[in-house]
Amino acid sequence: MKLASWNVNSLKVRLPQLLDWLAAQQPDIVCLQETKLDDAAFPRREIETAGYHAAFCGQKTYNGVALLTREAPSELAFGNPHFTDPQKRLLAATVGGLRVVCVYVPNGQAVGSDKYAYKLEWLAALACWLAEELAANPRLAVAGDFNIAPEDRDVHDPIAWAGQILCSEAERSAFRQLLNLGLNDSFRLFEQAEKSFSWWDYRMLGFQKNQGLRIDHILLSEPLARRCVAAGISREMRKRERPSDHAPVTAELAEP
DNA sequence: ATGGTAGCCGCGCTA
Repeated sequence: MKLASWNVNSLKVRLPQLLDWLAAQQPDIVCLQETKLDDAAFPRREIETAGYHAAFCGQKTYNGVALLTREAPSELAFGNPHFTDPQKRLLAATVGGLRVVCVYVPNGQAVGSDKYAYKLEWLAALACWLAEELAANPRLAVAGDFNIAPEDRDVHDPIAWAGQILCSEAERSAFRQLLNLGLNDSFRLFEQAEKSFSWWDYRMLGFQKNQGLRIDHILLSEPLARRCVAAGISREMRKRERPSDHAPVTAELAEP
């Protein structure tokens, strides 16, 4: 079973690339972030024609998440019951014996800003809810754009980024709190190339210079981590014309 | 050099 997550930065713009990539990679479950579409504008027909069920929770211009699945999803949940949030950032469903949570963690803008405080509150509430989800669903996957580079090795220039947004100690601590619930960073279950990133700024030739961060993650509960046989980043998607600023991340699970 | 680019129904904001 192949799991994937991709911040598409506008599903409208990236739909042709998404369909292309679905056909080539045949993932079973795909979490999307930053769809930037309200639900009425979601390209359901195109996704279904490609062979996927679609669950989505969107808004115009900002945010928006979606879950594409080969099998029909059940027990859909929109948002966090412990955190009232007008921003569409969270979507969960049960599919193929897995509980899958798609997250788009707030960016936080700058350390100390109001948006940063919101990010930390959002993450605390996420941990609270995931603890319950994990207790009810031992086979849990949490995938998405976490907007956190967990360690210095996930940052192209750790000195320049020290203490900055996406890398601050409070954010990293919040990420470790998620791991401490009993979740594993699937990417780190395997030997990986140095300087592996999932996001590169559009500006200043960030991708060409590999000035990136690894902020997109697939977290797996213990029973799923034991089944995980591969994890990676589809860097080639960032080389395309008119790319998202994020590359898709993937994790493959062996059948139980 | 506090810049730069991309996407949004925009007349700045968010990332």
